[in-house]
Amino acid sequence: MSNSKLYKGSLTTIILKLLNEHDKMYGYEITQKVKALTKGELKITEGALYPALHKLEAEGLLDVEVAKVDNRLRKYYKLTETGTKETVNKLEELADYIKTMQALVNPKLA
Amino acid sequence: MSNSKLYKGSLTTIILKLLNEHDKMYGYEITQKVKALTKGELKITEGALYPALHKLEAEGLLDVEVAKVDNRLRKYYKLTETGTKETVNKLEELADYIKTMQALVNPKLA
DNA sequence: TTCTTATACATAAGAAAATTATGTATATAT
DNA sequence: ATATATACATAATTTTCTTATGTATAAGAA
Repeated sequence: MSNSKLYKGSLTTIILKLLNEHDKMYGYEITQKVKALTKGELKITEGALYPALHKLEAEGLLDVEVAKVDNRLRKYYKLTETGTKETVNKLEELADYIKTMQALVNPKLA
Repeated sequence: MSNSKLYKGSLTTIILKLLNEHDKMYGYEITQKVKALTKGELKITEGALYPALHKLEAEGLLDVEVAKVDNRLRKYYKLTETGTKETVNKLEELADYIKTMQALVNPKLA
């Protein structure tokens, strides 16, 4: 996410959520999807994305499946069972964080 | 913020916003205020807070005033003019970020 | 046909911003 | 006396990015 605005710690949540909706995705696809969904506001950099995917895989939250399309490599990632559970947690954490920040930043509405 | 849930990058926004509301505050007071406002959800650690305050001061966003109360030192911080302007920016960024995350995580409502 | 852009992966160096672990010192409550 | 609260601070480490590279294929433009 080169474009500013990305608070550190949210990339993992974004990846998990997208995989929760799309069954399987490959890295480049994720970068394009995020760009499209945020109308270009958020650009995930490869330097952030690929290490994040590898880490999630190492932690057992994602499974990988390699495919060759048009003579080019693709690595499709999908959630494991553990990954699906963790997605729920991460989304709850994000919702809590947003609530908390609103309580701090806009206390009258809290 | 030891308690999880704090997304890196938001501490500065929290500090600026509190100082925008309370005119002047000292470090320990900020930690207690955040704890109270978030009902214990968010705990700002000293190791994060004090360096952040020093940085904001070095950048010219905060002014310091030392006081002695009950024979104990306090450093009161307040926003400079630049700091007040930057507070507006940071709050906008936060609002944008929340919108962006909701577009990603809850695309049907976006 | 050459050059750029898009697709698709990856890693290394460096920066930013925390956490965790200490350290000093005074005041208050048990 | 001892623990907890108040009040500051910094150092070492970790996490998570950005920026800069690197490899390789495909497609489109000049």
